Amino acid sequence: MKLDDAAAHLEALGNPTRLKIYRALIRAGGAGLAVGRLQEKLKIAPSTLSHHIKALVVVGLVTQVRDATTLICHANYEVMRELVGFLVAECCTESAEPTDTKTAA
Amino acid sequence: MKLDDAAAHLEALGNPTRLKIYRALIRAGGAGLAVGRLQEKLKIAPSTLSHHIKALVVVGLVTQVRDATTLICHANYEVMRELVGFLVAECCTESAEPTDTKTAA
DNA sequence: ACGGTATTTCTAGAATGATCGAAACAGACC
DNA sequence: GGTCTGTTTCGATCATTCTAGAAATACCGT
Repeated sequence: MKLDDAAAHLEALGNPTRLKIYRALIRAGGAGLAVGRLQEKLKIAPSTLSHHIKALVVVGLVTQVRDATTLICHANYEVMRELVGFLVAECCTESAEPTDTKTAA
Repeated sequence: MKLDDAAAHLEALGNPTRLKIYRALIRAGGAGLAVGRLQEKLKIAPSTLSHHIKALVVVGLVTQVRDATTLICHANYEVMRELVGFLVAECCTESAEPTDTKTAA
């Protein structure tokens, strides 16, 4: 994962509302959670919720599957794992000075 | 770590410039890195850099120690570990439905 | 096709953030 | 005290984000 991608993911999660959305989806497990259920749970305006979900979908942290009229949202574990992997590899270990060809800037 | 704190930390890291700053500090290891060195490395205006460093300091991801006229910045590993811990515990495991007294909202 | 539920898009306003130059401040050194 | 280097604050500008109401769209059941 590249730094800019990681930053984009972190930014997506760096909003309390979106982090709550994401956490709710994680807790929902493999079954996922419909947008409407999220709306009930989190008590935010549908348009606001849609806006935030979109932000999560764009960066790949959340995926959606249509089930009739309802849209089921799923947390994408793989992307989160990549993100955590990036943090651990590049931001938790002192010896993280890699091939410094053009990494600094 | 509470959700709002985690979101604040994620937001602080969710900016390419700040993530670069943080990563540079990690790579600098225990010795840390002076603001001026960061400025040379990242090639951004001093005022902008100061602005971003402050954001990282406020949430505790970075600490500063004065060495004469230069300010040495250090990455705070402990805070990062807590953040990663939060992500892994609350956002990576399906069975993360805790005492749901007032967690949803 | 109509009606109903689910969700998004549009639009807009307030708030916040990023950026940077100029000026101010902090501390060391002569 | 003056001066030099290092860093922050101030002030301004431009862009983005958050929020949500209203309208539009999507899809199902009849």
